[in-house]
Amino acid sequence: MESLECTWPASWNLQEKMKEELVRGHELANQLHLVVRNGDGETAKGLAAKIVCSFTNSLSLLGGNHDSKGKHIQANTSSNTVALPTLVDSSSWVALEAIKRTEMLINSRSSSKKRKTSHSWSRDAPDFIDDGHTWRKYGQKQILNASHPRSYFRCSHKYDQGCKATKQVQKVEDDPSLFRTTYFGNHTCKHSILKAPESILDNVSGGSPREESNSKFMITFENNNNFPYEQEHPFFSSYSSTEREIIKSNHVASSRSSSLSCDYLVPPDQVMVFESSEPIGRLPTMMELHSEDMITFENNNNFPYEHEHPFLSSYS
DNA sequence: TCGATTTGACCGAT
DNA sequence: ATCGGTCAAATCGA
Repeated sequence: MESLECTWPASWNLQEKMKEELVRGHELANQLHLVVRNGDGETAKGLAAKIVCSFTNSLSLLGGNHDSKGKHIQANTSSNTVALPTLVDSSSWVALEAIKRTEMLINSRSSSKKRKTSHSWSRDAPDFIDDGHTWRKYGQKQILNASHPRSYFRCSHKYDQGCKATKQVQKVEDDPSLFRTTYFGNHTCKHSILKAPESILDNVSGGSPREESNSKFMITFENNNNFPYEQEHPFFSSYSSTEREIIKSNHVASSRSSSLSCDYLVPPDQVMVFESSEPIGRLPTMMELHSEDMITFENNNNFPYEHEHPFLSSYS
């Protein structure tokens, strides 16, 4: 059993530690991407463990569970599996999900029962956020073994601009107070890319208690993989006008970076998981989330991303 | 009147 | 054959 340790200099503050962790995770994810493409499963597993460690540490820092003296969280590896980090807290299940999905990535050539073929990402949230795009609901279905129906949305600019972004929203089985939004595809519609969600302005001008007490910091992921990214991330998709009416100003999301870098505006108390087999340049350009939100980015060549979100008129 | 939502039908993937 | 995703007609509401 190999033990991976992630440590920071004792003099580092929270921001520095988190930035280091996220940058390291970015680097490792890029390495993993290349390794997986070359079919080196064992190396990929080791990298996956390090990535999990890095992101788990980040989550710990975000969740305020970090050790202020710069202690570490361990991630263990075994010969055949990517072991769980030893961190046991509210975000540990997030790490679990990360591991499962990383393993899916490693075994990406194994059969996937799911039909979804495009990359996706998901998010759980207790209420709605304005992601800067407009959506049109086009269907709702009762899903087998699910207590709550799933709603289907497409970008409002599907026909006028050929935007293929879609999302699905469903109440979380274990916690019906949460909505899981899964985004599929990237937005190619033009105006929505630069559209600043109203809630940003609300938040900036209003100054919620959260923001007053916690200074935000930004992390920039430069794309160093020479992959061109022509499309924005699906995170910045928006709700329909109907949805906007119930959007709470607790959430902020906006986009402002170039196509080759991503900026993240991250309040210290939020919980996020980033997973991607592709370069981090595909991640959302900048975002700020509610502390109860969880975002999971999954890319995949053959498996889905899920993402969660709130709002269905039928759920109100 | 027109755009958005609802909902049953249809169709493709598994 | 079943399930999940999309279509499209009917309906709603501003």
